Amino acid sequence: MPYDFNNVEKKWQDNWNNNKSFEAKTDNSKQKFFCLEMFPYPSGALHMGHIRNYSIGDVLARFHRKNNKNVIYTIGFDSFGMPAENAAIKYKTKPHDWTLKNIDYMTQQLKRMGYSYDWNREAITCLPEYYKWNQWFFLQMYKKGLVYQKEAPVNWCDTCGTVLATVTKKNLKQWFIKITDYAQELLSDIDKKLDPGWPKRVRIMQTNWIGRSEGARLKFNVPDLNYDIEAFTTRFDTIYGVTFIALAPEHELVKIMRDKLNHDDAEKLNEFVKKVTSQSSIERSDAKADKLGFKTPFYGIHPITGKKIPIWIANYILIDYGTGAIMGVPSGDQRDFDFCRKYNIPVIPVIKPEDGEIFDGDKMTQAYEEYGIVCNSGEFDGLKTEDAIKIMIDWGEKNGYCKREINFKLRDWLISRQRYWGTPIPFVYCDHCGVVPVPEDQLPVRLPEDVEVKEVGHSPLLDLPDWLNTTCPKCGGHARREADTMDTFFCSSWYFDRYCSPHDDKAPFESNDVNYWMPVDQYIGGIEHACLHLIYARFFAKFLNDIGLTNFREPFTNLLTQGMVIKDGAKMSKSLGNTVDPTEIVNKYGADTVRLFILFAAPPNNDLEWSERSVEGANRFLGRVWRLVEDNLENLKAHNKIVPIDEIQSPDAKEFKRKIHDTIINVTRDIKEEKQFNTAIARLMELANAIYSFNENDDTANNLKREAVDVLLNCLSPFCPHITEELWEMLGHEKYLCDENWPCADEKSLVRDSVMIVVQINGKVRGKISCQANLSKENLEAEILNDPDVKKRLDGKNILKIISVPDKLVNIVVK
RNA sequence: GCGGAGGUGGCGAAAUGGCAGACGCGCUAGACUUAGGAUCUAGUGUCUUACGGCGUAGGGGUUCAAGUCCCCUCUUCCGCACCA
Repeated sequence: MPYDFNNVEKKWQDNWNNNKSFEAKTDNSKQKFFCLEMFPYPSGALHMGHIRNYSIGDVLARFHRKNNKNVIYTIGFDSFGMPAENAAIKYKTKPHDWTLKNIDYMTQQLKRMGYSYDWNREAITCLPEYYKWNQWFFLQMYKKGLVYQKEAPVNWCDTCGTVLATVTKKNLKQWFIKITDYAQELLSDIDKKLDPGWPKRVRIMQTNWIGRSEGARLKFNVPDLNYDIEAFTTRFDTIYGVTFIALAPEHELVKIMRDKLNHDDAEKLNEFVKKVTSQSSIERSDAKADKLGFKTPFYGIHPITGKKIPIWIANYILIDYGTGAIMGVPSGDQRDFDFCRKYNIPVIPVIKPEDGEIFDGDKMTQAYEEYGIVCNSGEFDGLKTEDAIKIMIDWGEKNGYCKREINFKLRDWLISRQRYWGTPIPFVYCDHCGVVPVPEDQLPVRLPEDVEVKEVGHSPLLDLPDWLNTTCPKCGGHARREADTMDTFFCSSWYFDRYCSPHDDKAPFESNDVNYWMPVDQYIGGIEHACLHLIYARFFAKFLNDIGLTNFREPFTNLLTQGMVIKDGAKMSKSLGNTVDPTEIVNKYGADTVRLFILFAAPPNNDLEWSERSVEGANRFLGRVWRLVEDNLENLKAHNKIVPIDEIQSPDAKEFKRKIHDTIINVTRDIKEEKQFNTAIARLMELANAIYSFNENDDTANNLKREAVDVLLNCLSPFCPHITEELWEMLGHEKYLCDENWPCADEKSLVRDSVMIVVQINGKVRGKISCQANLSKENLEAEILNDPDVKKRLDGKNILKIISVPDKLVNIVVK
């Protein structure tokens, strides 16, 4: 009978389910393994990227279960977010209904793949049981002083009055979390705790994202305005080279200056600021873009020389880095240099190359940004840059000119979304008391589900007076709910903790459970989350530890970032129209085939080129495995004795036995250490080939074949769990294969008594000679030199040197 | 520009400094077949009739031995990119 994957796969999915094969239970006496995949957004259907991600995870979960680990492995849905609102408009439905329908469908798809999830632990973030705890965490952060409100720009569409990725910017009061309080630890732990469990690439991306730089903060007094401009610099050693001060157009001093100007000048300034701030962030942050400046009539006093330094406003100064103002040193900074040449601002060289002359400020064609020797800087002349930075800041601090400071690129976490489909932020605005947190016993602040999302306009929450109007928890007077909802990264920052105690209704989770299961032993997902999600989740872990809920500060010990699924040279995506629907392929070939293909075609880190031809190849292999058992079933069933290696006479049979155990070693290493599933599968194909071509037929041989088939099925089962269970059962095993221990290699069977020695002459392969194994170097050399072929080749030549690697190779150097 | 990862047959890919191309796809030939897009067998880097030579982006180096280590160049992909 050919392999009927439809019935077989369904049968085993039911069996596992009825048997509760994959249920995880907290048990402190067992070693745990937390296998986690980035949970999907319920966009409608699974795509191949999901299939790849989850097939990798399932192999690891099943493998570790077989190796006596207490495995927790489950899934959920990251189910808040904008697409649900867009879909609600498009399909005239409600985000809630659309989302739950998609979750239903995708759940069916996941089950059809045979992933060994503990479905009891599923977490769905858009349900109040889950998002209640988002609100609770937010309040805990508020209590710790980590939550604040601040005006911040959003992209505002004037015509439709909604937040969109176009048109103008508008300032709104928004909620932030002070993730920057954790910047240093987030950075330090990258080296301390994530190396080597995380890919170097991700560690570097996070390091850059956090962007630490050391320097000093200094002040320029502006006498006319009675104001101190603060600036941050990493090159305090170039302080004598300052020829201008530049402010970001958004700097608060700009408004102060404008108010001091006459009408015409104020207009000009306004015009400039308007022009520059209306540039898109892409335009403004392009290093090649034109630098635009506006010279104000004001000046600041150089803290050391006392000189008057003109103040400019410039588009290349960013308000949200450092202080939003810089000391301009054109001789040492290319950006400042470009700016000065454009606006004829003088250039004073303050660093010269170690073996060069002092530059001529008027003739320099570019800034000198390298380290060198300090010049034109009074008493500091002659210092090397590396020393000067330290010495000059020390001196500056002592004399009150500057203060050491460390700056990060990492920004605080903007939580507010002017959107409906998200976790309501648990605050109210009271007419008397101001901004008031919702008391914890009143959580969750429920998101109304029965709402219509309209194409134009603001969040539908603003149209629900019953929801919006409430009473102040403090004074009982009238209050209005915060209508902003939370960034969905909030949901995804702790869902894995929830997996550990999914049904807790008294707390987000039980510390006992979380402390047992966490941290995650293996996290698997796409590289696109390298910075945001993975940094937010790390921050959350540190915060939860700070408030005493957990005993760990990093959530993910090991991270695997799988490559994209490619078709026709481009990432599979709806917009490119090059997607392949997993359901179609599963219907055609079965889940085991799809899993096998996707794991075999490339190592997990590489991009994977979709090829239906190769899918057929995977399917063909499973057919071979099926027939291997079915065509020999009676014979295999009748021979289930393990024959020890020393009872085997025939060399071929010995070699076959060795192959079986060699396979166990290699497959185990490939899965466990290398996570190279493609090579693990290749080994299993080799074993299958070896079984087919082993054509001895006595009792020993038949017992060996049975041993080989058992190993093959067991080792293949994490990849292709259904077909292997079925064949396992056909062979008469009573226990489910998923509960069976991973096979253990027999050391004695691995030993060879003869080995092929590669013979090289002057480094070129000139032959292979079979020798007894474990010969000493001397004996090996003697053996090889005695070989007639070798003798012939060496005839008349002078042997200069012999290199021998026991059991492997002999290289004879001759002249 | 800075940083990172790559470049191996027709293709996806293998190779603790020790036989380059395991395994698979494709292709060629054959077998079995009414049939073959099933299955099985054999072959498949390249030049050469052969012996053998040449081959891991290119060039140099270290070594008895280099895809692997070192230096330079080219190239592809990814991340960051006015971060003071």
